[in-house]
Amino acid sequence: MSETEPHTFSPEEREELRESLLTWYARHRRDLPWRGDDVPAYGTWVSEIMLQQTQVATVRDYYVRWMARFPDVTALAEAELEQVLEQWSGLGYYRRARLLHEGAKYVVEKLDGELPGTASALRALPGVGPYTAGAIASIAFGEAAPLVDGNVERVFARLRGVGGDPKGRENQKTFWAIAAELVDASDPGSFNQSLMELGATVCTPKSPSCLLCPVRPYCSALAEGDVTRYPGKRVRKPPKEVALRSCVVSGDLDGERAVLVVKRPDKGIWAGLLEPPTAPPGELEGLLEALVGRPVELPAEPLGQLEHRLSHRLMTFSVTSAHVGEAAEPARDDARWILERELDDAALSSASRKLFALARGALSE
DNA sequence: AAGGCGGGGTT
DNA sequence: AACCCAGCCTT
Repeated sequence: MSETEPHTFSPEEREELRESLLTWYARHRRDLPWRGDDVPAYGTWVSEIMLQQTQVATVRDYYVRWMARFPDVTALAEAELEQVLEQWSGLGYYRRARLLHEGAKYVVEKLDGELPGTASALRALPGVGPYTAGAIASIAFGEAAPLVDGNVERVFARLRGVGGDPKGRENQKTFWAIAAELVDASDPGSFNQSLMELGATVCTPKSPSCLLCPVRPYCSALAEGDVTRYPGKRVRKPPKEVALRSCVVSGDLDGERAVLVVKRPDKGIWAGLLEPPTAPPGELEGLLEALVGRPVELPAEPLGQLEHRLSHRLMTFSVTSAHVGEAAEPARDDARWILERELDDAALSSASRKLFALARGALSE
C-alpha cells in the first residue's frame, strides 16, 4: 500500500506551518537537561545517541550522570569500555555505548577533539545514522538539515494522510521529503525539535490531543475524522522464547562477601556486560565447574523463576545460588569476583540486576 | 530487505 | 497486554 498523492505544501502553507510550530514550541517545550545555551555539541551528541529508541523520561537521569562522569569528549575517549558500559547499564541497546566510545576516540585522535559540524560529515561517526546526523547538525550547529524519527513519522502521516507501515521504503522517502521541504532555515534546531515534541506530547499514538494542536488546520487525518487511522500498523515478529539457568555464586574475599561474574562476549545480546554464570539448562553445571575449578553442588530446588521480556526475546531464567567458601581466582579470564557491595555500580544488564536481586533477597530471608 | 539489539513508559 | 519510543548496523 503506497501513497501516490503529492506531499507538498504551498509556500504559504509552509510558512504558516513553520510559524505555528515554532511559536507553539517556544511556549510548550519541556525543560530538559540537554536543552540550553550551555550544552556543548558533545552533549547534544550524547543525548541523541541515548534517545535512540528510548523515551525522554528514561534518558533524563542517565544523561545527567553521564555528563558528570564524562564531561567532555576527551574524558570519554580516555575511559575504559567497562566504565562506559557501567554508565550505560540498564539503558539497553549497549552497542550505542560502544559506538559512542569509539566515536569519541575517533574525534579526539583524528579530528583534534572537534565534532564535525554538518550532517553529512557527522555520518562518518559510528552509531550516527540519518536521524542522529540531522539532529546534531540542526540542534548543535544550526544547519538546515532535515530529520525524521518515530514521532515525526506519526505527525507527517497524520498531517498528510500517509497510510501503511511507516517504516516502509516508500513511506520513509515520503517522510524525509516532507522534512526536507519544511525544515526552517532560520532556526532548524528548534523547528526539528518542535516536530518531535509535538509527536511526543500532543500527536501521541493512542489519544492525540488534537484540540491543543498548533497545526490542526493543516491536518488531513483530522479532516478525515479518525486521526488514529494514521500511520498504519507495523508488522512485527513475536519474540523468540529462550530458557536459561543462572547461578549466583558467592564466596569470601578479603573478609567480605563477593559474587562471581562472567563477562559476556563482545558481540550479540548484552555484549561485554557482566552477568552471573548463565547457561542453557543442562550446561550450567559444566560452566560452573570450568569457572570454579571443581564441581559445584547445586540445590535441588531453584530459588525462583525470573522472566525478562525484550522486544525480540522472551527469556526465562531459573535461578539458583551456591556458596563456595574462599573466593579463589577463577580458571577462566572472562570471569572474576566482585564485592557484593560493588554490584550496584557494575556493568550489568537489567536482567542480571534482577537475577542478583532475587538471589540476595532469597538468601537474606 | 530483513533481522538483531533493551528496557521501560503509556494506555 | 499492546504498542511504541529523538535508530543503527549487519547480513
